[in-house]
Amino acid sequence: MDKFIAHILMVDDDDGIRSLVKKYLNENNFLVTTANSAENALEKIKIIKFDLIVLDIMMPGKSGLEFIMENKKKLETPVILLTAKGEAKERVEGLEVGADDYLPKPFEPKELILRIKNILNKTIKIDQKRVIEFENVKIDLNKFLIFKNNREFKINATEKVILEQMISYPGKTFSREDIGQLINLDKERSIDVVITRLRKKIEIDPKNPKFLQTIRGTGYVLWIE
Amino acid sequence: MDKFIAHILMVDDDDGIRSLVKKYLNENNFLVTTANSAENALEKIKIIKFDLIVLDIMMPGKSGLEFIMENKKKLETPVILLTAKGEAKERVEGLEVGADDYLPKPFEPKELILRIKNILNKTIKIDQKRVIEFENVKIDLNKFLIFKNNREFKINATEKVILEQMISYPGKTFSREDIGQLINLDKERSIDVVITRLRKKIEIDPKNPKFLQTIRGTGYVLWIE
DNA sequence: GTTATAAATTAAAATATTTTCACACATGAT
DNA sequence: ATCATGTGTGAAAATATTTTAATTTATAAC
Repeated sequence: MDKFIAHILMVDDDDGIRSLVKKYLNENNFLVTTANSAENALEKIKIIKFDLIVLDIMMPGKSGLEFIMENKKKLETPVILLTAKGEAKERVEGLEVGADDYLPKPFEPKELILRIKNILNKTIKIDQKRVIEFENVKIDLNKFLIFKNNREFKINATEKVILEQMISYPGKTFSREDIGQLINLDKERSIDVVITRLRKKIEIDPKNPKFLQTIRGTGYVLWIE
Repeated sequence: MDKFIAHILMVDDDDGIRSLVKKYLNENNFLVTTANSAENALEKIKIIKFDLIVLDIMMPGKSGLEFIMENKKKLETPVILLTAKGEAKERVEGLEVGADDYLPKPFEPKELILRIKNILNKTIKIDQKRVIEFENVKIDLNKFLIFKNNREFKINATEKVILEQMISYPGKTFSREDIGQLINLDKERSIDVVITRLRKKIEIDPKNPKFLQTIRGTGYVLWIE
C-alpha cells in the first residue's frame, strides 16, 4: 500500500501558533495547509479535501464553533478543536456539535500529534480500509469474506461487526459484555461460540489462536500488524 | 500507538450510583475500581495508583471533603467531586481545597465522561510506557507477554495487574495483602504461588530473584535497573 | 550451630472459565 | 410443506487458575 500522507488544515488566527504547529506537523510527516480565519478556511475547504482540520475555537469573526456547526455535515472531515482555558461550557457544546476531539491550550505539540493520529486511524479505516491483510489472511469487510490459505470463508453480519470493531482497536481487550452490546447477545456462552466460529475462519490454527486471543477473566483481543 | 486505559476510583456510598457509574465508565473504556466509603477508598489508594478519583462529597463518616484535604497533596491524583444539589458553600470549599472539577448531582453520565477525559488529557503522560525493558527481559503489558532470552512467556490478567502496579512503583514494597487486594486473592499461599509463577517468567534465575525480590516479613519489591 | 519462623516449591484437588459439541429453532428457498 | 442453512443455547469437555497441603529451603535470633 502506498504510504498515505494526511493533509491537515490548521486554522488559527495567531501567527505564532500557526506556523509553529505547521512546522511541527511537517516534521511528523503531515502535509499542512494553514488558514488564519474561519472565512479563509472555508475558501480552502471548497477546493481541497482535507483529511483533518485543527481549529482554534476562539478566533475572532465567525467563531470556530459556528464554523463547524455550519459545515460539519457536508465536510465529513474530522475536526480537532483547540480551546483556551476556562471555557468549559463552550468546550462541551463544541463537542456535541460534532468535533471529534478537543485540546485545551496550552498543549504539547506531541499531544496534538497523538490525537491527530488517533482520529486518522479511525476515520481512514472506516472509509477506505475495508480490506485488511495480515499473514495469510485477508478480511474483506465489504464483501463479508475472509480468505485464508486459498480458501474462502463467508462471515455474517454478527461476525463482521465484531471484526470491524476489533480491527478498529487492535490490541484492545473487549469484554464479553462489550461484544454482547455490539451484536445484541447477552448469553455469555453464545458469545464464546461466535468467537469460536470466527476463529475457525481467521485463524491458521484455530486451536492455538494467534490473532483472536482470549484474555481469561477479561475478554478477547485481536492482534494484527 | 499504545492504548492507555485510565484506572479510575469511584467513591460513593450509594450502591446504585456506584454500580451505575462503574458500568457507564466501563463502557467508555475506563478501568474502574469502586469504594463505598472514604475509609475504604483510602485503603485502596494506598495500594493502587489511580489516574483519577470520582468522589461523592456527601458520604457519611469521614466526609469526602476532609478526605481530599488530608490526602490531596500526597496523592497527585486528580479528583472530581460529586455534589448534591444546593450545597453551594461546601462545593466551593471543596474546589478550593483542591478538587480538579466538580459535578452537581444529578448529572448526565455523558458529562461526567467529558470532564474525566478533560482532566485526564491534562494530567496523563500520553505516551505511557506499556513496554518495559531491563537487561534481557522485555515486558509488554499490552500484549500480556514477557520476552526473556529469546523465549516468550504469556502472562495472565492476574500477573499483568501485579506487574503493572509494581512497575508503577519500582522499589516500593507490596505486602501480600496489597497484592491480594489487587487481584482478589485472599489466601496468602495463593499469592506465593502467583509470585513463583511470575518469577519463572521474568527472572533469569528464578531461584535467585534479582528483580522480584522478597522482603521477609513485609512483602515483595520489584527492582528494575 | 540450633532452633523457630517465614517463604518457596511442588503436586494434587477444587474451582472457575472457556471451548466445543450437538441439538433446537428460525429463516428462506424450492 | 419440506429441506437446507445458519444461528443461538445449554450442557459436557477441556483448560486455566486458585486453593490446599505437605515439604523443602531460607533467614534471623539466640
